[in-house]
Amino acid sequence: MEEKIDKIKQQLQSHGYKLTPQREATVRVLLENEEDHLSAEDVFMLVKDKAPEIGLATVYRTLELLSELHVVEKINFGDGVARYDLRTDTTKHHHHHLICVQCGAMDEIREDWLGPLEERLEKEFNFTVLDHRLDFQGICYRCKDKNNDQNGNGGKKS
Amino acid sequence: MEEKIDKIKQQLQSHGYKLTPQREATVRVLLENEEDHLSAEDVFMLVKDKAPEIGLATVYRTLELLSELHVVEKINFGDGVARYDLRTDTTKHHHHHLICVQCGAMDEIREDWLGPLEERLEKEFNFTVLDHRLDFQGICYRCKDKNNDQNGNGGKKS
DNA sequence: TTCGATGCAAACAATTTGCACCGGC
DNA sequence: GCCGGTGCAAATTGTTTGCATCGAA
Repeated sequence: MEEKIDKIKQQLQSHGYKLTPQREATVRVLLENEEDHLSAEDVFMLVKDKAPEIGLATVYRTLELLSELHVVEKINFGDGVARYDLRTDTTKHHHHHLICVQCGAMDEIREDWLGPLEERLEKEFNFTVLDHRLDFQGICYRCKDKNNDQNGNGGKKS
Repeated sequence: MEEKIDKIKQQLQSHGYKLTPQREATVRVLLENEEDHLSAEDVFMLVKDKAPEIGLATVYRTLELLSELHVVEKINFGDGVARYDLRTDTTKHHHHHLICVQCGAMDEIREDWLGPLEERLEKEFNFTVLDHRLDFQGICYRCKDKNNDQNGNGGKKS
């Protein structure tokens, strides 16, 4: 935890920024919720617990700054809210999302399935991949069960 | 063109909606710009040429409706604007995006590289894929050239 | 005392909604 | 006359910005 904060502190300082108490509180919230995809508003409310005087604008500014430094990744699931994920070495951005169009659940695949494709991009398109994003929309196993219960075929094609 | 409109008309009618002049004008704009990723505002301005009295809200409502019927695909590149792509049989949603973080250019790969992955999802996760989205962020060949001109190594790793 | 960083409120941009109205069934 | 569909304006939501102020170097 503390080492991670130190590392981020150094990243900030190497670009001429400081790790202010507000920024630290924000980073801590992100660290404590590495698994989640928090929106700025989410972060704001969590940060308020430990630093009640902080303003929403500061949270936005901090997240934007961290995003520029590639400390966090700003992602967007199309629901109109930007979400921010820490980019630690351990929690690589190498995971994909399964979004259920029926119940809205979001599962994750914590593996990177795109290695071969990225190599192909480099070779065929001379495009150097820094990041990627892969989401699937569809019907999750839970809803398929539910559908089967109700109509006996669960929306299967034939 | 006209057949495509007819088809969409039927999709609307089968769900109890009608193809009003405004909706038709909107659909025509989408058909005429199948290759682009138009924002609602873009569509609005183009529709205004053929139906000046139309309101922005109607365009939004129409796009939302078409999106629900899966006639168009609502996508989001993270720039804060939703974009809408027609989903005809020919222009399948089977393409991916290469977004350059340096110059902002967006290239497309007009192939589907995910077939095998989707099969795996069905088998391993019991998840039925209806749609997917794959974007890569990185450095495009143009910027790599430019970078090479300037510093002689173009950001290559070693 | 300088300058980055902050909090607050106002400004903004994209999108949605309330409501009166219009036109076909 | 009912009701879906529309235009307009107002409301909402997520985010950014202007500005006076604060605090460490």
